[in-house]
Amino acid sequence: MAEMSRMDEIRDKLKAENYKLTRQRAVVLEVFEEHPEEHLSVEDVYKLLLNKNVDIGLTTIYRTLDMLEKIAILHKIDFGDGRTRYEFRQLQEIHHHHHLICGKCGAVTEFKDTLLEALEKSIQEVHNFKITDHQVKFFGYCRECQDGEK
Amino acid sequence: MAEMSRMDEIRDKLKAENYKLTRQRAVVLEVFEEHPEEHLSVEDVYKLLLNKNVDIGLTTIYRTLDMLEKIAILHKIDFGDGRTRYEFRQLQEIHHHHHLICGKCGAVTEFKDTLLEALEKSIQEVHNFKITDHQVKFFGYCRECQDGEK
DNA sequence: TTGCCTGCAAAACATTTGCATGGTA
DNA sequence: TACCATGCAAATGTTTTGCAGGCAA
Repeated sequence: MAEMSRMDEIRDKLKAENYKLTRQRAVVLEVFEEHPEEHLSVEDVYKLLLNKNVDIGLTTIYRTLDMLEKIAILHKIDFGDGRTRYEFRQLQEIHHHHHLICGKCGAVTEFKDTLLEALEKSIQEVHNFKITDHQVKFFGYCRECQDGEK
Repeated sequence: MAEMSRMDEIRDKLKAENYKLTRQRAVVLEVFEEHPEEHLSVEDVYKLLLNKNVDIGLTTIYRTLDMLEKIAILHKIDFGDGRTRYEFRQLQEIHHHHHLICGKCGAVTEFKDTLLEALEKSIQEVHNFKITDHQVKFFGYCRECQDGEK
């Protein structure tokens, strides 16, 4: 059977949810494809598009990211820096990818983990709470910043 | 030896950090003492004080909570609802207390856990990242909301 | 063609800052 | 008394909303 590219999947998902694939939506998605390891804010996306000489309204980006999050294409993250950030939602590994945030240089490192699964299972049982998503962030000092650490 | 009340500890901590215990700071702390299980926003504190006929400026609350967080009396939390929230920082169990956030009714349940310690240890070793704090949030549906869940 | 999309301008919020006044230690 | 703390007003920065015109299907 033929492989489906992520873009094809997204196209289908939009159609399934009755959203049009407009020029603006396409270029926003393109930006995320071109910056796979980053956590982009609305402003980031806006500037990256300006750099590509793409004309788009800030408001449209707000609305687009919001919509893409609703239909589970993007994932919303908040590092406590006053703006909302987004990243592609990996279809398989939604639950295995967390962030290490350095309090000095601000670097964000990702790490994968499976330990949390046991914790989730226990929460569902003990608290009878049906988990659909989670957010795990560790704050501290990265390797490079540990010498001059406060 | 004599037991020390939390308020005494706080008084000492303020003194140690060269902060004055003003009327405003006292009443803000009082509000947190009177609402031990809650996660109060600046606005929450403001309204609770109004209810008690205490006159205080919003700005002062912003500054007070900020200061109390800096000296580790309060803990800052963010449930993604657009405002920063605070809770008392339990001296002993900083690292064993997380939140379950219901996506339907918004209820926030707390739970304790020790599993994360193993994860932290492994992160420190594998990534050479020195953890000072972490934030763990689980989103989903609470017991009561699981029937009408979307 | 039609109804969703877009983008501007303005509004809405949460939070921060400047500055003169007030109060604690 | 000496500073730190307060509170008002204004500024800031992000996000939302109203509305007229545009565009994908």
